[in-house]
Amino acid sequence: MQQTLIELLDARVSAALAAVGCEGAPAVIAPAGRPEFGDYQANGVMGAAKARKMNPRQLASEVLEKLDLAGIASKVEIAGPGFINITLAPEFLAALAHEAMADAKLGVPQPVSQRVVVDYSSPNLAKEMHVGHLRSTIIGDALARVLRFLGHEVIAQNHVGDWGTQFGMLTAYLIEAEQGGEATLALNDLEDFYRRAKQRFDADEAFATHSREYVVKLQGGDAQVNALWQKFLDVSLHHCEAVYEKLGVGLTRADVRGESAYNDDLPVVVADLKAKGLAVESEGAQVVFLEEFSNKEGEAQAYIVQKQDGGYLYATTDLAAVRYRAATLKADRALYVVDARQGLHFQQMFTVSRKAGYAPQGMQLEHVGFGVMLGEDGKPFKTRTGGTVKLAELLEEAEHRAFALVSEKNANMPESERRAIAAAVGIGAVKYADLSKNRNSDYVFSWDSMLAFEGNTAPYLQYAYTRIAGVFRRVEHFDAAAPIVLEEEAERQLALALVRFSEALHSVARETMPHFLCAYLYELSGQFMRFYEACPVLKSEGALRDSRLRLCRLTADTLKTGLGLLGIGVLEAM
RNA sequence: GCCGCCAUAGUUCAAUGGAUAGAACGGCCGCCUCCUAAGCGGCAGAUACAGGUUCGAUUCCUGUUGGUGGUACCA
Repeated sequence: MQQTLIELLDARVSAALAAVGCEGAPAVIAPAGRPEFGDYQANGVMGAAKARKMNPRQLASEVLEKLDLAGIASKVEIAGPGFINITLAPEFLAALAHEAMADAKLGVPQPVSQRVVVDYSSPNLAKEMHVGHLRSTIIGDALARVLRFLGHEVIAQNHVGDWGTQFGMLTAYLIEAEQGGEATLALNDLEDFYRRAKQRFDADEAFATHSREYVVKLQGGDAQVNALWQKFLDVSLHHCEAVYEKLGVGLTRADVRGESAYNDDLPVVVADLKAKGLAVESEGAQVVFLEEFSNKEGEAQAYIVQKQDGGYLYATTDLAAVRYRAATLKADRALYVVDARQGLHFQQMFTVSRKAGYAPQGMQLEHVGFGVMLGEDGKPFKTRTGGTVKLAELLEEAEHRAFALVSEKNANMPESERRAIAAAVGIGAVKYADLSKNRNSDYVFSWDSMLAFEGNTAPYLQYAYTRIAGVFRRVEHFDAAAPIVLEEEAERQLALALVRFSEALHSVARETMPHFLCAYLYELSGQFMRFYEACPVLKSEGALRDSRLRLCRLTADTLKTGLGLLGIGVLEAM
């Protein structure tokens, strides 16, 4: 299939609209709101009729006469004020399912390929990763996977915080720890390391002076301090990689391009902005005034690119980065998976990038923002004692809880197997709980609802997969090329859900909304569960059995692929 | 102050301007001699408030209330 079902129906209805004198009128195809309205509905007739002062039901019947859905729909009817309800023919759905099974991409059409930079995770290397890094990391990872699946060339950019005055303090403390012979031990817990360094900094004036000197030496390229800094970064990145490994996130060292990578470019950017008349001096700082962000009095908002003391800010670094992504990486599209609170910064940065010509007109710049994680009290998620929750500890807790539940349900299963299931289920539950929500809103993190492992959770989807795996364990032979026959309503609904995979993926890529894929997979799993209850597979016979087994096969493949795109694993048993 | 975002069942979340606002959890009632009940079916339950635009508004506009975030030298 070269297009999604919606695209196909849109083309057909648009053609019919054009045939009755409504050229250019949008067909407005949407999945039907209710089962009795069929599978898809075309809502465009009402608007077209209104614009032409026509009777909408009359126009709908004219459109219907011209509408060619031969071989596609089994029923097309006008309803309500002028809706066109379309029910797809079982044979058509069966054919699409058949095609999907023969295709490595499960029948998902590949759009025109773009080169897409996805900036995500980007932790500060001065400290250990905490829960605040979870959303960027997994949302970005899911988007990167979906874009790659659709044939885009994704360049992941882990824009880590590896620069700034705090690294003077950390390297100074590292050399002390090394002299004390306990550097390895001290670096075991980065959070603690930072705390102790900060305590030294605050309590000991000599150490503070020493730290400041190190900042200067670091910036000046001093070999010894640079080596210490590199060592610290290396340790910190190892901590990150352990978390990525546990999370099943594909980021590697090759994707790391930290803030420090742009150091040399910062004065160049500022000079360029000045030369272009964009940056001007104000109160000793270099500032770009943006009339796009002015208040009612017409006063332009300031966007500072260089401080009074000559230092640079993240605004400058981000401008250098966007220049790099456009000019060197030649990206068609750049996604910034960063906290929604930085929305204003990105809007300003994008505006300056356009004005300065750093990002060409054709390059899409998108801030993929997301809300904060809240505790069950509605306040930012913290430990009982008010500290930040380390990501590594959160994930351990998830596995721990999952292991207890797995053990409860499968007392006789070998421990190693229970551990493997607990890892997939626990981590999957954490990721799914996050990814399944609209990223724009804040969300409440709740162990209880996340690890109840029932309802709309990752384990529900994983369980649907294991049920299918269980069926195939009992199958000795079946005709993998047998025709798919959709007679029962549950079979038809399952097939419909299966062929909608492409719509879900295209929506995710277009809107950068992973929760669309979660909603899709939950719907698919639900349809499968209903099919499983209503249509015996192994107890049926002959062609019917083969057909049902093929539906099972495609469902399993789609679930595995879809969950894989969310970075969630499936299990043969659980 | 100014600018932005948010407000949907008891709770946690959905809903490209479309029909009777969907789920999940919790509550109540059913379904395992039958492919794993981490499942399936049923019942009750919601758009903060007031206007406006529209054939049609949870969605767009205005105002109100209540949250929350950003906002000249952190990121």
